[in-house]
Formats: sequence, structure tokens, C-alpha cells
Amino acid sequence: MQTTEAYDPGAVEAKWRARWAERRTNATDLSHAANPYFNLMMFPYPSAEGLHVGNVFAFVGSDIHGRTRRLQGFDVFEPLGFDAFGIHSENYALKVNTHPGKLIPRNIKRFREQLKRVGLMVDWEHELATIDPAYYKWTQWIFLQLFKAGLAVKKAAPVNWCPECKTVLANEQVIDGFCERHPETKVHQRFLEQWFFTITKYAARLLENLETLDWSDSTRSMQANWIGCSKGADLEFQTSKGESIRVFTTRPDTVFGATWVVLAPEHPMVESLTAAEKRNDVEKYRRRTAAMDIVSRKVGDKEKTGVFTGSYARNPATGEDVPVWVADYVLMEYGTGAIMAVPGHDERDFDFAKKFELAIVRVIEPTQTGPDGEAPELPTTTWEGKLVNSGQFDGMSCATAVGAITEWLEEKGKATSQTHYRLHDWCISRQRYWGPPIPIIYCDKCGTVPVPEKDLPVILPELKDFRPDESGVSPLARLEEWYHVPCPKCGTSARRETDVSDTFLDSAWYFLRYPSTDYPDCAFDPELTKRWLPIAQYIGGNEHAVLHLMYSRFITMALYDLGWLPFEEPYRRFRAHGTIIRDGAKMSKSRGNVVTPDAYIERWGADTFRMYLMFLGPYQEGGDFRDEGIAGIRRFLDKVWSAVDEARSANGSSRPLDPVVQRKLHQTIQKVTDDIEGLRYNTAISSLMEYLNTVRSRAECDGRRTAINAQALNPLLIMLAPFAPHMAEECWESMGHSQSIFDADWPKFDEALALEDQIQLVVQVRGRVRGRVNAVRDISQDDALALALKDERVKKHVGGMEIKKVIFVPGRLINIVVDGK
RNA sequence: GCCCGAGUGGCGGAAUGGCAGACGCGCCGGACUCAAAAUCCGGUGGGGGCAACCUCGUGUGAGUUCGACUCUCACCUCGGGCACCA
Repeated sequence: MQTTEAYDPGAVEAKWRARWAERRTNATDLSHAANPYFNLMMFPYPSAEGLHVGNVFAFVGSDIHGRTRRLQGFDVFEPLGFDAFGIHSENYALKVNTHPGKLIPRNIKRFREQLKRVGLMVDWEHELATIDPAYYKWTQWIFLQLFKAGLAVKKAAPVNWCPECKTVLANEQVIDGFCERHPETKVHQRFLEQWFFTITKYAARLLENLETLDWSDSTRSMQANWIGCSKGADLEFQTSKGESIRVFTTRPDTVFGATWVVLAPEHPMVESLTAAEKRNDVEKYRRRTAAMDIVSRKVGDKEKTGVFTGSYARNPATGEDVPVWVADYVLMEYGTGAIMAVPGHDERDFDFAKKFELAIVRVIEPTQTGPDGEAPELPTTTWEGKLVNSGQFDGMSCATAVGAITEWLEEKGKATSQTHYRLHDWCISRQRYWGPPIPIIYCDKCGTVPVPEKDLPVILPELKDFRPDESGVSPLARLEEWYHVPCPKCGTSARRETDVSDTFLDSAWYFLRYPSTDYPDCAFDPELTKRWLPIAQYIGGNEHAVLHLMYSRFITMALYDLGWLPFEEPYRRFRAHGTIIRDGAKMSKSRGNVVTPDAYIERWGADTFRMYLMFLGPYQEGGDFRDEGIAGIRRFLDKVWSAVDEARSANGSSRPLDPVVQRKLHQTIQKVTDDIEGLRYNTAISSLMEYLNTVRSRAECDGRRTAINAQALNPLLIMLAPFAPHMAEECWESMGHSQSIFDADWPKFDEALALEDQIQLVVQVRGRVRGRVNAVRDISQDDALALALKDERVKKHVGGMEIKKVIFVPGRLINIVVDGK
């Protein structure tokens, strides 16, 4: 064997980076592709720290899928861009005292360089950045479409204010009452005029469509939870003054047990229902609640508080008057802001009844009784039971009673079947600088006027001092010459909206722009959009399950309704990837266990690093990064390298495929193809290793090492190419191919060639393995039994006992059941 | 509290009703070497036995089955999501 150069990933990778760029290997012909496949990965936020190993893990997993699809004959479009607006960037800019307009492009440049080293099949000719006026022009355009359709509305509402960010936050950005980005900072409630997208109008559709999507179950259930559908009824409790309190309940079957009514402190009827002698108490209570921040109210200690209004309302079922209370455990933003309290069958109401000594009535006799046969102590919240103390409905099951009672009250005009959702409207206003200005102008004469489309984009002006302040007004308001603008309708002096929009709006439509990055005249070219969308596969993290993914579904659905898109769901298939941890813990700066990709790529090569990340565990679960393990992957690639070298330098390239290798090859094709399809990259890699081990050991067996040849190695290289693209290209070329390996065809699986003709049949006696016998694949049960009984060990365990039963699994196992003892 | 996911060698993990521990790391032994590294070959769950073999073993406890890591029920632990949502 002649001596050759060792595998040098640095050189190989530099060579192929240059060649791919020069040959435009990764550029997709968008207009003429016959078999389009849009492979999307979540675009990164270009942080100052540079590319994170989590980014690499996500991108590589997606890239492997894309590259495989290409080898399988698809025209794959794999673009990438940068999500560069937003508070993250702006806060960092403030910290290092550099204008984001300077800082962010620098970060992007660094990110792009790092990304290119990873060896992704990205078509860089369609790169985009959300901070580019050519991009956010269309972000603003989308706002205008929604505005015209009445889906963007300005309303005063209690909103989440982060004193640290000095801006409002969407509900989704508030975690347990704390700011998503400042875990130490309690979010306050402010009552401000804000722009909202009325996503709640789409709640039912967003929920129902989930069932039709090919998405990770975890992601779907998170969205379903977040939308939070509750079916029930609105019931009317008539007050003595003739007004009606609407309460929402999911348990109309318990209405006979409703012994009082509770209004949220902000409920508009509190005013009129408060009796003169209670006014002081009620006012005091409302003030106290209003002064509380969301944290104390929602997640603080759950000791119930409340105050009696002095008024009564009539229970529509019993006809009895029950007291009306005000309490902050009822939230204005959910349902009708009022409830009927059923202390016997609701834990919260029960607590309240105990504290304020209110009447508790049992109206459900649970099916399941306690150990002594007694009915369990109240409260019981079960659906499994029969009604009691409920007039003509006594004895009915809960499930039946829900319908029956609702109908009965409906006839009396006291009930309406109702579904409520937990989802809130999407607050998109941000009182910050680093975002696309909301394209609205306020005129004293004409009111709220949208910026005409021909005037888009509303350029984010340069602003030296972009620091946010306490006022609740965006820093843009301080720029007089920008703030004052003639009204587009009447021409008189008017004022610009100074808030910018939420970053999640930027990312809610970026995938629509990728194919159309060259089109200045529209947000997305209709022809290209039709050809390439919706997304064939999308890979990303579950941290975006209820933010980005739901917002982009909503925007797509709205644009579909407005006639701009031919589909209502943006992502056909979505898969959530797992998280890479280190030493059993999430990577974080404070723990000091962060893996920086650059150093590993430098030392081991991008191909080894890519493959190692994929080898750590199932892609959809993530894995534990350990420094020691990476050497195993590198050793594997070294072995591939030297095998290729040996095959190339051997005489007679038309050597036949060794029969054992051939069988293993077809088993491997099947396994690897399947595994990649299911994103089981770790086991796909194992199979490739096993295959190479087989080739090598067959070469070892015969002295002339004929098992190592082009026929054996070419398919291996193709299957390896998605994982280690640079190295596979280099090997492919040295095997004498002049085209890119990514223009080759994925190997075809032939079942007949994969079948073993000799098998090891496992012999069990009473379910325990007692031997293995060699047999032909299709051995019959009788032959197998005869063969098994010849085995000494099996004989011993069968003894002289009578065979009661034989279980035979063709080609795998025979189990001889004899009399026990 | 509710919903979802996971618990398997020294480690990452494999096997979803049929040989538990594939593949890889690490470790042990051997070859090559003056030596080491690299590489190559072999071994590697626990206990017992000279051995052939026997036996225990997939978080815990029960159950279904000829046979259970896999299915069912109860529980424990960890991770994620939701949480006064009526």
C-alpha cells in the first residue's frame, strides 16, 4: 500500500468552501426548479457572543435533512438570515455604548463567517436581515394590511410593563410574572394605549388546525395549552336593580350549588352594585388591587381576599338571591370577568367560603366513594357523579346535566353556550428604538391615518440618544423633525406613531420573503410563493412553540384571508430539536460549561464537530456534550479516509462487491434512510460505522483486501455526505468523480439483497434463552423444533418433560413451553 | 396542583412484545516501537464456577403474557410546559 496524506480537515474544508462558492453549488434555481423543497431552519439572532453550539446543533440537524432531500432528487432551497431587531440587540448596544446601527451589522458579519465554516448548504444569495429597510418595508406593509382589515387595533388595556426594559411586553414574554429577559424584575401593570393584533379572533382556527399539522406532539400540545379552550356557558344572574351579571362557567351542572357571585375588581358593574354603606370598603379594596403588581396578585400567596358589595343577584336555577362579592381571584381578562361561586365543587370557591363563612351546598354525589363508603369530603371537582339538591335534575349524571341545565336555562333566556379561550390579543407596541416604526400618523382632523404604501418604508431614523425612559413613550418621540409630519390625507401638521413593533412581527413572516429577496416591488412574489411555499420542513427549538410559531401561523392565516397567500398554514412539517447540555446541566455562562463551536471546529474540523453533535443522542431530545467522545467520530472519518485511499490506489476498480458487504450495504441503506427520515441521526451514524466495520473486517479476512473497493465505498460516501459534506466531497473527487457528490443519487435499497439466508434461530425453553441454532431463513416450525431439540443445552432444560406448547416466530425464535416444576 | 416527556453498564446511548446493553467513549490485555503517541487485534453489566454453565439485572411495587426495557395500574425521581383561566 502506498503512503498517502493523512486527513487534514482544515485544508479539505477550506478547499470545498471555496469551490462551493465558485461553482454556486448551493444556489437554487428558484424559477425553474422541478421538484421544489423548502427546507427552513429558524434564523438566528446575531448576538455579540457569536454562534452558540445550540445554533450549530439546530442548523446541522436541518442541513442534514436538506442535503439528504437533495440527494434524493429534490431541488432544495435552504436559506438563512438574521433576526437582528429587538430589545436583545438594543440592550446590548446600550451596555457597550455603541449604536446598534453600527454594532449589529458587525455581529451579522461575524455570524455569517462562523456559519459558513459549519458547512451548511445555505443559498447565501437569498440572505436577509430584518433590520434592512428593504425588509422592514414589508413588515410595515403587513401591519397596514392587518390595519385595513381591522385586525390591528389601538386600545387602552392593562399591559405588562417591565421597569427594566422600560417597555411593554406581550403576555408570552412574561414568565411567572417576571420579565422573560430579567428574571429578577417583576412585571407591573400599566394602563396604556397600545397596538394589538386581534389574534383572539383566530383562536378557534389556530386550535383546530393543529390537528391537521405534521408537527412534533410536544409543540402542538404546548400551543393547544396556550390557546386554552374552555367550553361551557354564560349564565345570567339578575340583580335586584334589574341588571344582569353574566358569569362564565364550565360547570353549568353545578349551578344549583352557586351560593354567591364574584366580580373582578375591575368589573364595570362593581360601581353600580356597590351599596352606599359598603362603598368605602369596596373602593379601598379596588385601590389596593390596582396598586398591586401582577406578580403579587397572580403568583403571590394565594390567601383569598375579597369584599361584599351589599348587593344580591338571583341564581337562575334556584331562584334564590345570593350575595355579590368583589375579589381579585377573579380576573377581568378571562371569560366575562365574573363567576358564580360553587364552593362545594371548586377549590378556590371553597377556600373563599371558609374564609368568609359563606354557604356551602353539595350538588354532586361522586360515583367513587371513600374507603368507608361515605361520600368524599367537599370540595369535589369530579365529573363522575350524580346530581343532588338540584330539583328536577337530581340523579342525572354530570355530563348529561351540563347539556340539560344549559338548555333549560337557555329557554328561560338565562344561558348561552359559550367557549372561551385563554389566548389574549397580541400586543405589538414597543416603546423602544431598535425596531421598525409602526406606520401610522395621528392627525387632529383625520384621526388615525395609515402611512400610504407608496411612502413605505418609514425609515427608522438615526438617533444618537436612543435610551428608553420611564415615560412610557418611545425615544423616537424626542426627534422633533421626524415626529412632526404632514397628514397624508389633509396635509396639515400631524404626528407620527412613535412606538416600534415587536420583534416577533419581524420573524412572523421572514420565511415568506426568502424566495423573493430579489423582488423590490412586493413582499413576496406570487409565482415563487406558490411554487415554494408552504414550508416543506421546519426545524427549530420548542422555546418558540407559543411565540414565533403561533404568531407566524396567525400572520399567514390573516394574509390568506386577505387574499395575499394561497395557503393558511405556513409549515407543513415542524420538528422540535432537543437541547445540548453539558455535564448534565444546561450550558450557561455562570456555570462556565459553555461550548464555543470555533475552538472545536478549529481543532477537529467542522465535519467531525457536526457529526459529533448529531451522535450525542436522538436529535429531538438533545444530548450531553463530552469532550472525550469527539475523538471517536474523528477516528471513524480517518478510517473512511484511508479506506478511500486504499480503494483508489488498488488495481482493478471493477472488483465485485463482497457478498457479506453487499448484504450489509443494503441493510445499511434501509436503516440510514429510515433513520434520517425520522431525525434519528445518532443511529444513522452508528449504522454507517457498522457498515465500515464490516467492510474492514471482510478485507481483513481475505488476504488481498478486495472488500475495500469503489462499489463498497461510493454508497457509503453518499450516505455520509449529509453529515460530513466537505470530507465526502473530497473523497468523492478522489474516487474519480468530477461532479459534486450532492449531484449524485441516494443509493437504492434492494430488499432481496438485504436478506440473510442463514439465520441464528433463538431457542427458548419456557421463555428463557437456552440456545441458538443455525438455520435457513425460512425454516418451518417443525424443522426448527427438531433442530432445537438436538441442542444439548436445550435437551437438558426440556428434560423429559412434556411439551405443552411451541411458540414460533419465523426467522427469529422458537419457544418450547414444558410443564413447570 | 394540572398537562407532556424521560429514568437502561463507569459514561453518551441502542433495542418499543422475541438474544438487554448495537454504535461510540473510557478502561484492561496484546501487537508494532529503544520508548511513547498514533494505529491495529482482543476483552469489558453484577455475583458464583477451573470450566461447560448457572444466576441476578432496564427507577420502585403489582399485573397481563409462553415471553416485558417495551403493554396496564399505582408510586418515586428528574426535565419541560401551564398555573386563582372559573
